[in-house]
Amino acid sequence: MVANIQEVARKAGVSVATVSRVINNYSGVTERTRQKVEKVIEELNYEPSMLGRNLRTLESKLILVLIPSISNPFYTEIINGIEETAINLGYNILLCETDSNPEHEQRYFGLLKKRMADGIISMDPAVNKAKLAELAESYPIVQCSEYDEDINIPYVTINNELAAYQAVKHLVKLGHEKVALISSDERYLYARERKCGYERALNEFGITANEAFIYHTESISFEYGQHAMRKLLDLKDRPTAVFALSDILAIGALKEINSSGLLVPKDIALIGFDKISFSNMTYPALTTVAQPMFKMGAAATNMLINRIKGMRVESMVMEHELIIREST
Amino acid sequence: MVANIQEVARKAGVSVATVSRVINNYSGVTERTRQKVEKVIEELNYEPSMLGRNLRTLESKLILVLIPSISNPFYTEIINGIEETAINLGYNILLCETDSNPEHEQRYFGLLKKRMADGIISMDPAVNKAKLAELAESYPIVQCSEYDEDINIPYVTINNELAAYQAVKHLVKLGHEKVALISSDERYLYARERKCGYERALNEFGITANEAFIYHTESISFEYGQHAMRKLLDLKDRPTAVFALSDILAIGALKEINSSGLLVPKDIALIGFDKISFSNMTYPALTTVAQPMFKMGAAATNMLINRIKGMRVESMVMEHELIIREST
DNA sequence: TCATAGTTTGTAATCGATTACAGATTTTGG
DNA sequence: CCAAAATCTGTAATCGATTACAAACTATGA
Repeated sequence: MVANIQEVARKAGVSVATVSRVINNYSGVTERTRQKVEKVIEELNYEPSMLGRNLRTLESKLILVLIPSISNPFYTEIINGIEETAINLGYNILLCETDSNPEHEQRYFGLLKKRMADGIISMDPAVNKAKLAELAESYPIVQCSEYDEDINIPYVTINNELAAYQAVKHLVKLGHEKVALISSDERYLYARERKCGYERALNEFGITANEAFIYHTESISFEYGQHAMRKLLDLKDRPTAVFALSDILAIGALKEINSSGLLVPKDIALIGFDKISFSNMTYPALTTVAQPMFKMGAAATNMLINRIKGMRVESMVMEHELIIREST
Repeated sequence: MVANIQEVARKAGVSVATVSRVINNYSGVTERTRQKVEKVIEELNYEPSMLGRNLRTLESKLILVLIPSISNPFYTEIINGIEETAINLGYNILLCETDSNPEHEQRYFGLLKKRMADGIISMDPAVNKAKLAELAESYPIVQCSEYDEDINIPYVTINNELAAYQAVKHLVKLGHEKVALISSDERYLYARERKCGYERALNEFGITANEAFIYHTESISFEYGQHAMRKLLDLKDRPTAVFALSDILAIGALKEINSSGLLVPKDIALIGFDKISFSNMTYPALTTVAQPMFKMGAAATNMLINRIKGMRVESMVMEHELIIREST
């Protein structure tokens, strides 16, 4: 049914080696031969099989992208950057949702060992760092967004502490002294770093951080943002501004504020983090910290593919930006 | 570095055939031999290479998922369903964003011809139907959500006409007579079908559809929803209810309504379509038509894999549900 | 014209698995 | 105890490409 390289060679009256040379645009093939071969390729509708090529070259031209959940828009923006870059470099991406489940993670690590993929871009904060480090000794891996400096795997990230500092400073400069923090699990580095920035901004202006204003959610989903805000609103002395660790948490908080009849930013100012596309769709639109998600994805991909080719690569910290909109 | 089947065979003192039998859990291997082989596999940390296996079996165990954009949450929910099912059946998914760009599409079709993937789940409404039909003669393909009955490719979808009919009927029963429709490009089947349902509901209650109340957007993004709503609000005789063809358009409309100081549902009632997760996060939460996205993805995947295995499959129409929330 | 250098092409091994078939071994039953 | 049947294992071809090396061919210059 589908032609292979042998048939092309036979029909063109040349050897498979020559056909291969034509396919791969190698030099050292006369124009006459090249055209003869190309004509047959056209006639037979021949497309070289990746299966054969991949076995021979021992690569799969696939990269694994490990994310906790595809439903989180933060990751989808990064994936856009990854995909574009990967395609330009001749790779495709294999989508891997871990659900932060070690078994799923293990399964995807297996794909790498089974040569189904050439490398991993890890974006799962809940990844098993020890296993990842071990794997990184034999396979190309880079970390994107969430990372661990202790394990020797290159990463691309932003300066979370500084970004949080600037966000909270923005609130304080607007006159807010009672600034709450909706944080997530401090097991994650970004949560710890952003909290540091939050505290630094308050300290700098002589405001003592109020423990009651710091709320740790179990999960980073919308409902937990709502719930956290409910608790903060229930305080006798409630905050006048809220810095949420992610836009989704902020959107949950916003809904809760609206539901209780209060207005943003009049009664309570609100800042999110990430600049996911939905942060612009709420009413009022969220002030947020923009992460260069597309660029981060692109950079991580370039790094990974360079590693696959055997080069050394350097970790990088990218620029963020405070986007002031309607919620502050 | 990494062991292959030959090494395992040599070290275990058996032939590669036997090792292969053990790997694949074939019967007809004595317990003694099996254990001997498994011990060596363990020792060498051997993992069978998919590259070798795939070439031999002429399959890639990969399926292409064609979507216009990964940023659209409607697709991400479907992808969840696809991924879970695919994994359970031993497949992985290759993410393909077409951006509704024929060149990108063509590139992904190429992956199929080059045996990089075993089949396609097409979800892009803008796909080139003729090319898809041609491809479907030689390769397994199923359509999910958006489909074309004229081309002979199995699909999974919902009854769009009925769903729209029920949504609009719900508005009319609440007393609305001036119901607007924010539709998208009628080149897409779902847009035509949903418009039919809209008209049928109005007709049934003796309401003549007002042409001025039907707005066609160029794109289905948030901004176009805003823009459409602006136009509707600018009408001298403005609608009291709006049925938007998708949640994203509805969320755009909602923001525009809120921005102009009107209240939902008091001044204007609003219904979306899809039940994406964000439809619940707005204030007020959107009434919408739930598509069983996870199930649709799962069904499409089962169908595709059955086709890959050479079976015949039947198209299916799944159940939808009107979810009444705060916006009506 | 012919040796030599430079091009172009072909031969055959190779990547790592699966599998038809044959051969070896064990079991069964008379 | 031995032939036949059943079970287990091995040999070697195969999937479809790439590529080192050898061979054939062409061009060059004396």
